[in-house]
Amino acid sequence: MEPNDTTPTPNRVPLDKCGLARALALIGDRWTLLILREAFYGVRRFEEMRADIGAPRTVLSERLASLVESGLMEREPYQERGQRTRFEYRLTAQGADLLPALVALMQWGDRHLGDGEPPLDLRHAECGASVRAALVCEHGHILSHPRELRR
Amino acid sequence: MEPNDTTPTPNRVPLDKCGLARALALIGDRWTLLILREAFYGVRRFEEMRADIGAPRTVLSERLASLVESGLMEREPYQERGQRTRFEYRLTAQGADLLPALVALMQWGDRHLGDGEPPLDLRHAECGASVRAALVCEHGHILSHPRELRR
DNA sequence: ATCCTGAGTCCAATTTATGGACTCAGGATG
DNA sequence: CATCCTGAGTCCATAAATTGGACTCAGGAT
Repeated sequence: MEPNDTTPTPNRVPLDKCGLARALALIGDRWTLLILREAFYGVRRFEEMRADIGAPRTVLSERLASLVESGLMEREPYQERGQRTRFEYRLTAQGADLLPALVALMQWGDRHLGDGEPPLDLRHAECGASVRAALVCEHGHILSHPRELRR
Repeated sequence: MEPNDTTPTPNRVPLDKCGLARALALIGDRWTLLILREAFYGVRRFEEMRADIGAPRTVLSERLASLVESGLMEREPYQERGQRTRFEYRLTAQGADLLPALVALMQWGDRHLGDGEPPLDLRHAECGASVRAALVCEHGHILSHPRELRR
């Protein structure tokens, strides 16, 4: 958005109907998206997540439970040889559907807060081209500026 | 992600290099993205934001200051007739660049936590087609599943 | 019987959030 | 001039969340 354009009065969505507000109620804290990052990396174990992101156990435990409760992750038993049954956490389809949001935030951070090359260069498995989160319309146009958005 | 696919060991980005972690340090709390939502709506005034999102004044004040400090928003003087000079807040280009992330979260919330129609149907100003946040590769393919992502 | 390990819980100290009362500046009003 | 009004805050006490460290617990291995 240009610093000086006069934005018309918009039709704002009240918070109790707003998808963003609802999403933030579930994942809008300092740890949950990092936990989901781990899940997208394929990390499923409590201790491994904890080692990666450094969240206090209490917080990790509480967040995983609430992610399970709200249907973004599933808690599944697993057993390694010589070990008793334990539990691991996996994304559900609903959780996996957050990937574009997560990538969008990550790439924003890489662009604006990074030093040098982005540490993760995502690519399309089928054609090898690099991938970014973007706004696209049904006709396949990519919007490169908020101004191109209506309503 | 399928519940049962075996994900290979991924190359994880350490938190201190991770764009997501850095982004969350700035905007990863329960209010900041709502404040940015207001900014995208075109709302610039403290009291108007407060009325919309219901944040305590203390929090709104502190968050706006930190958004300004980190370069996502600018604090600009303005004057209405018959009123003294006051200040308003606007997105910088850096802040505006968060739009895809914000839309991605909002649409996820609308899809998975909404009741009925999404309250906000964004459209491409030029062609009128509806717009969504997605992962796209340089060749213009839209990724519809995390599996299509490599690295 | 004891050790080990992943996955937690418990707890006290600190930090952050909340909402209501209060402040402050300066133009308008009388 | 004295007072009112308004947007944009600050102050404060209470409540909630976060932190890191110590502790627990289950069950297979030794």
